[in-house]
Amino acid sequence: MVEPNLLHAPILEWYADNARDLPWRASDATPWGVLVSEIMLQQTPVIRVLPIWADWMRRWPTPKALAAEPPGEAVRHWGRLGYPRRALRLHACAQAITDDHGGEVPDDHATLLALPGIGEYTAAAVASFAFGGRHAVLDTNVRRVFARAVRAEEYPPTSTSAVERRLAEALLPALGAARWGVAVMELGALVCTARAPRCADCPISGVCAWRLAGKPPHTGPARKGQTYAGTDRQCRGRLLAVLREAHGPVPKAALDVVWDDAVQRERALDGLIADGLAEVLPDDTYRLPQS
DNA sequence: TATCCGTGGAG
DNA sequence: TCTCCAAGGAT
Repeated sequence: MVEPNLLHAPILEWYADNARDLPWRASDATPWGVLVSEIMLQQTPVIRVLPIWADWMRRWPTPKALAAEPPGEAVRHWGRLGYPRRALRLHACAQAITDDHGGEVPDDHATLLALPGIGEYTAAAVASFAFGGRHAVLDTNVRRVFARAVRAEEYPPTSTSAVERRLAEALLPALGAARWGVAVMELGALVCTARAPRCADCPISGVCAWRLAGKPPHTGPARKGQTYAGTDRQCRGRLLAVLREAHGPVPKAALDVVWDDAVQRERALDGLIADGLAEVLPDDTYRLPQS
């Protein structure tokens, strides 16, 4: 295995010179701001999160402020970030923080993990980045960097394995784990990218196992591509966009016009309602959830 | 564990 | 154009 010290110094120095100036990394960022950013960044590029996050934090600077609003307002201001269930869960998360934690974002990993919308990665990220805790932060970037640098694989496994977790924990420095975590993430996001890694700019190219092995391409089953056109997801997106942009309840006809296939449309609408992303009123009009 | 859950930019 | 995939989570 690679000596941790061969990785630590070069990556930390690289980060010092190349870190992006992101608002949730600013010295005045609150734990709530960090938490909001982490939820928004799930499966979503930084560039698209930036404006939504700024608006969100201006509107709801604290968990309590968000918890005081109907969940539909969270969904509305989520805009076109994607995966709007995250907005619902972030709202539920704000309510739980308000009701069960005195309005303060918990600093403890296990407590964070129990909150809606927060899984293993996000709990580690918030505990680490907002509170300086020592946790292995295993996102897609970190997993890819370690897969390449240490295991000589182009891509990490489909799902996070115990082997990866042990490796990440073994590489955790005694001090400054939070900075280390964000530095590796940043390296994966900017240099050790999925598609066309910029090895010429990489601070650990000299010790990277994958590069030293001649950058062998990924072997094994092709990773599942996500089709989108014509799916229920696309249909749900269309329907929800109508509700988001409306100021009050909309008649069903307003939903019918955005998707031709009636069977699929009904299924998608039922799904939105079941997920709590939409409500039906007795007069058969539809709106974002008020409760 | 495999599948579902949005959206849009890059190559 | 079309494919890939981006700071995952819940079931």
